Amino acid sequence: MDITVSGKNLTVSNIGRFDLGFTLDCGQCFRFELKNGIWQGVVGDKLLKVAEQDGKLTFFDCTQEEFQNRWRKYFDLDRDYESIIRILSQDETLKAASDFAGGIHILQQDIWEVICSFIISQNNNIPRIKGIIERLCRGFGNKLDENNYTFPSAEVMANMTVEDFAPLRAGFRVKYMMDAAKKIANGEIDIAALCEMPLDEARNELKKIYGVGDKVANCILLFGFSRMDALPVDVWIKRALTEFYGSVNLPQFALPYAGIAQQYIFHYARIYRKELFEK
DNA sequence: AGCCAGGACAAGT
DNA sequence: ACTTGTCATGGC
Repeated sequence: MDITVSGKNLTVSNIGRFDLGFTLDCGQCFRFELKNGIWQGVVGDKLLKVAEQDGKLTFFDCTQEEFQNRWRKYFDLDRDYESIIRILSQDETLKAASDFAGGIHILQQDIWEVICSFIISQNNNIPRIKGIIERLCRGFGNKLDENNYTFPSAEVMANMTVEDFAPLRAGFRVKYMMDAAKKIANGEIDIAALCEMPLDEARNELKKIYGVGDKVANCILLFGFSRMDALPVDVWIKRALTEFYGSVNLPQFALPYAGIAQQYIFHYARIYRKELFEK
């Protein structure tokens, strides 16, 4: 990884297999948008502006220190995806999927934001998920500038009333968010402790939140806790796996990286096997 | 104009 | 253990 600073911007090259657009637009995060070739979104308490060109990443308005402390981790740039792809490419399906979507990295997002976002995601579509999250942040997050607000903390959300939630238009998910905020804020579910638990145990803890089932729990584990062996199974993946493997199971060799394999297959199938998703 | 969305839950077999 | 209706709301 090579880093060069020019003016207020910072450029990173030699980062191995990485695709910024795929990574930010693959359904694992909901707060980025592409404007004039620049991806822009709030991460933590910062507005991030980043672009990719010729295999290099340019971070706008970014110091060396900020890149090292935040974005290097956020984009998971220190994980050896080449090796993972090598392991996954042991069969035809996963090789094709990896060839196409192997540039996707699993972001290291804020865990509370992931919990709340994937609760909102259930039985919902991406544009509306983004709208609800946008209204949540604008209404209850901290203002960075006219158009950008932080994601409200679990503590803040634990003090919100049903009337506070009403303008978000989140429907039946409100009671789920309220329970999640309460259990995280009061420590009933201890995020630090979950990091140390075996996968099944951590999943069962997360499912104590009203409205969190297997699929959402696995999304939280994969996208929030960087548990690459967590496998979120939705209707699309179910169809794709059944088509490719005859059942809703990945081959043995892929299990340690089931979550990554799932992301690759999802995007591969969505583009190249569209007929699987048409009824 | 409906249909259905990267689900979860509860109540029925 | 599987199947089904229900839940709010609004993109498309």
